[in-house]
Amino acid sequence: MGKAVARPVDLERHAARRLQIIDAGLTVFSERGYDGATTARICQQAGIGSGTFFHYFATKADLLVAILELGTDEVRERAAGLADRTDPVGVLLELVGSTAEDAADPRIPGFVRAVAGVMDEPRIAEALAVDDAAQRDVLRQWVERGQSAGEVRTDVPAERIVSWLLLLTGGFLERVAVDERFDPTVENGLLVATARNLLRGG
Amino acid sequence: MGKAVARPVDLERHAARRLQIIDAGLTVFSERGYDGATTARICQQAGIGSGTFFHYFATKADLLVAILELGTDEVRERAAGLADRTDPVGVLLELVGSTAEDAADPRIPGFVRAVAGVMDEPRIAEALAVDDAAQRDVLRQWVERGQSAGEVRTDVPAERIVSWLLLLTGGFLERVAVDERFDPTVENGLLVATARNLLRGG
DNA sequence: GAGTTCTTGGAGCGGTTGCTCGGATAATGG
DNA sequence: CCATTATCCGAGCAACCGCTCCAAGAACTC
Repeated sequence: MGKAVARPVDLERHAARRLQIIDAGLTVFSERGYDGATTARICQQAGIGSGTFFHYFATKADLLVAILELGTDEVRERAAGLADRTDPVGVLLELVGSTAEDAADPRIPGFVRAVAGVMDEPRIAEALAVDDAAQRDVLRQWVERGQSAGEVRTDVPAERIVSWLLLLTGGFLERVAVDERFDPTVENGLLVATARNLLRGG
Repeated sequence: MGKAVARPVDLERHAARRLQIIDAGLTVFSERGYDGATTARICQQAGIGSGTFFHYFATKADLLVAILELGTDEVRERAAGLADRTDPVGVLLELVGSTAEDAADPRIPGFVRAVAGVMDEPRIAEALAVDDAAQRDVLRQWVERGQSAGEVRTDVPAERIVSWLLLLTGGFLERVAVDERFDPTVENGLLVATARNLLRGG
């Protein structure tokens, strides 16, 4: 039945090439937008031929989905690392502040801006929705703990507070992408302060 | 020299058709994104042939620029209507609040999201920059007056406060576009309250 | 009505793009 | 060393899209 496998798949090699292409995709998407990022240019950036590209990703949309999923994984890992903390507000401010750190890599804000307007594939919309849900899950958990501990306002339901935290981080990333003089490392302080005011209320 | 004009241009008719196409463009751009909005579909939405489209706009990019310029005009008109007010903070909060009202038309947040990632034409980038500058001009003027009157914090320069007001409105529009449960009319209050906290400082 | 210009539609062209395909090469097992 | 399969490339294909072009009709002046 099973034929002899003359050359098995080297999983490490495979994953490395994948990451190489993902990195190139992140770069080109962020500076040209989704449609502006032609597969030819992505291949050029990655230093590969188009045949190789489609050997690793069946579709250009698949590459984008893979990038988004990588980001979602990162969110979950970050959440796991904070699991045993006992200061809800501190955790929330740390999570919010980490957005500002992400924005230090200029590709990140550019990428989210470029990807925001992609409506082509429903699979992309779903990946975006999953990422949003992952962030919401993490934040809601800590907001609710904060409310139980009396550290976070209770006149606004947790879900809405979560939306507002995402509003702040989303607006922050947009500003970094659009306005060159908006320095994320400088504005980090105001971001955390605004979030603290939001959580406290009044 | 001048030949007899057998049929003069009906400016009213021309402007009306223009607006009709602009309206269709706004709709299709907002639901499909810039590249996803094919000229064929815009024509279909407007109920015209492609020949007619390019009779009014030399280029698809020109249509987008026209829409953006219309928005910029609106910003300036709104600013002119508030010129003789004497309460800077009240004016600023009203300007911020008007964003929430704009978001009531679901095409507006969809449009800004769709257009955010367009890097093709430098003319589009310029139109976006002009719009941003127009908003900044209006806001900065009132922020500075508020600072002089002691109603607005002075520990952060006016330019940065303006950036943060735009961060709030930008994030607000993004949330409306992304999250169906984020109701702009409900969240209007928190938007104004957050802006007030930001202006007051502490 | 004649003459002229404005207006409109849609077939189709040129260029671009995502993706396919077949062959060449490299790597591994026997 | 041979067989086999993964890996890689890039020429080229099919589809699509922005835009052109031209002909037909409408609207206006004289």
